[in-house]
Amino acid sequence: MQTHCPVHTTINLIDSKWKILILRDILQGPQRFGVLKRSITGVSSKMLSQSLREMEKDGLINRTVFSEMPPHVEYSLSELGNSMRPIIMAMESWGLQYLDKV
Amino acid sequence: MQTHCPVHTTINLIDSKWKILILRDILQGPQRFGVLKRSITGVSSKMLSQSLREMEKDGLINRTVFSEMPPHVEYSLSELGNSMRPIIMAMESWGLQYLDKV
DNA sequence: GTAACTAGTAACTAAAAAGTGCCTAATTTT
DNA sequence: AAAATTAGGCACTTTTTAGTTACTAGTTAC
Repeated sequence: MQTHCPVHTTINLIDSKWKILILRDILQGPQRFGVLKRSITGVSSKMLSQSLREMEKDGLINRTVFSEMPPHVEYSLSELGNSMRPIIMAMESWGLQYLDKV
Repeated sequence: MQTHCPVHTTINLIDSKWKILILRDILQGPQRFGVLKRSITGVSSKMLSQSLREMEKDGLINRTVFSEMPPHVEYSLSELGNSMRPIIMAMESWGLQYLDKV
């Protein structure tokens, strides 16, 4: 493996369980913080916001704030994030087959 | 997300950087411990053997011992492990495109 | 006679990741 | 007037993960 290994490059951006699950959810369309939190079993506010911030920094997602009270924030996929769709789909179809066998 | 989410199922089996890099290497053919260690920059013996043992337990790889001195052990993909090829390939091609842009 | 080779293991320590509880803001609902 | 609502931030503690060093075995090469 070298610094330029493409597989390594990819997993550096989605190296946590949470990020992949976030991606999976936002692939369905823009999602709000609270919705993500309820959807992703076991994630804490802290971990969710930390992951979201990193993914935003990495350019995978966009964060849109609606200046209202109570706050309203939406997370959507960037073009880059959307280009990861095949990875998540590959995981999904693998998982489906696997669950079928077990 | 539920217990049965296929994406979640999948990442539970390859939830670490090391495992994915191990998979990437063994997809090329059976590999010895020492070869993997030298190929995967930064991995320690401990982490490598730990990851390998887990992947073996999960049925992703096979471990073949040649009773010789010095020891000779080969790790190869099981059918299940091989079926993950599309996931790694998806990561690889994503990474290639990404590296191209950056 | 000792060093090198391979594929690890065990014990201990350090570092990173994650959990917990408490706090905020402006408006609506009870 | 108090409570709920939303999207987190902050400080502190626990848990998990990973690094470090030393050790093993049987044979060959020096």
